Amino acid sequence: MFASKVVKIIKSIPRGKVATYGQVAALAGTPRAAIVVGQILHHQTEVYNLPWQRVINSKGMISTTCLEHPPAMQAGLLQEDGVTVSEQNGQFWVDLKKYGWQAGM
DNA sequence: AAGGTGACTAACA
DNA sequence: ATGTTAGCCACCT
Repeated sequence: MFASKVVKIIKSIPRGKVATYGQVAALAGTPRAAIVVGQILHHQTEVYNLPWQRVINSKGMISTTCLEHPPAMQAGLLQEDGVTVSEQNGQFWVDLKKYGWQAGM
């Protein structure tokens, strides 16, 4: 099941690293289902206790629109993980070139 | 049960 | 360069 793969992949993200939705979706077998990754995170993060904060969009910016999972909380969790999160125009930004997670490396 | 939305990405105009 | 459309799968109405 796609969701199960996504969950496993998310749990495979090492601390101090971040991955993009498209990257996780690609590893799950469906590169175009990036949005589905977000959906799964949104619903399953509380069930599987997933590090949802380590998953961001291609621009390395936090795109959470959920009031229950505010960007500020995600940024805090990322910094707790050792990831430097910058704040730009009210939006949090992470350097993917620096903290981008390379699976299988 | 079927249709629409959504924490996305990328290509086309 | 920016704006819109299309594709994906799970959850909600």
